[in-house]
Amino acid sequence: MPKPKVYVICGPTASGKTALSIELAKEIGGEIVSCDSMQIYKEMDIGTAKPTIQEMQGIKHYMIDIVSPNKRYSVADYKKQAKLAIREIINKGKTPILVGGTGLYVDSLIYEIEYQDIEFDEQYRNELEKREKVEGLQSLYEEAKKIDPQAIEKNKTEQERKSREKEVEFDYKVYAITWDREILYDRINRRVDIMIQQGLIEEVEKIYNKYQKFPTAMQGLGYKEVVEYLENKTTKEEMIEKIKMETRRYAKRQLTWFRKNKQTIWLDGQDTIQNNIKIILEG
RNA sequence: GGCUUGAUAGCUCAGUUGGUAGAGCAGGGGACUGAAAAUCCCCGUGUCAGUGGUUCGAUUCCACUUCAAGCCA
Repeated sequence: MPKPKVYVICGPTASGKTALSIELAKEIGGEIVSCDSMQIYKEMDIGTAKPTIQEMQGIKHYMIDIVSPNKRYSVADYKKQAKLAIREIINKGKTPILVGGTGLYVDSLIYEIEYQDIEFDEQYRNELEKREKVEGLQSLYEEAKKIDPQAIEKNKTEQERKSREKEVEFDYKVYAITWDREILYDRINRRVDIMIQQGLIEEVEKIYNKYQKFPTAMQGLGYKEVVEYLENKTTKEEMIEKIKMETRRYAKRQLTWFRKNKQTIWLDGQDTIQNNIKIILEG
């Protein structure tokens, strides 16, 4: 029996993934699984460019608004949960469309990377980090060796090889959207201006006042910069320029990531959505 | 109109006692396995404003021109 097909649409921020994926979903009767480390968070809507209800046009989206901004969330959590979503869609007889710009999250699925089922112990981790500063890494290494000599002998390469041993469950068809760099950067700049108009500052202010801790959420582009502004560390103009610049750099890093994946088929963002859908369905 | 100072990388500026130049930022490339929108690594040739002059050799010295900033009329 052939493996169920899963379409993957990735690409840098502001490349038009949302619009393309929703049109594709409408065309083939698909449902969307988000692959974005920040859209995971509730209440972070404007800054993450989360699709609105209207934009979704009735297409069901998974892996959006999963946890509160004060919660910790990782690739391992993502992979586990996203996979359940994909299976659910297939069981309904629909086609899953994986959409997003977080390369690490995409890879966790398309390479079927296995993460061991372990609990995150924040206290223990903090304690070890403190000891590392005082005693140095070598001392901790020696101690780990005593606790489990076999585990410590396994090197990283071997662990990574082992984590990829499992057969990939689905037939992933990977597409990535790209643009002329200049046009992409222009789209990013304009989108940041729109986010500010839509109330990004107010959004961040609200979250900032509501929670005390942000293990990962406040790493989000736009969020940490607005926090600096709210703490009077920069002017509004400086903050906006910084968000634009950091977002451009992020887009560059995303392109680097997607380029190394040999199975990726590139789509031209300047082409029409209909044309790109045609390319996807013919491929 | 006169005087002064400046004109060097996309931007801000160093510098060359005369042998064609280098920092920061921007930008580019890469890495990435439990915080990933994070984190980390690598990459600097440009009519040294233009035209002449002096010189073996000028981006550097001199003259003029253009432009900019400031001051005096």
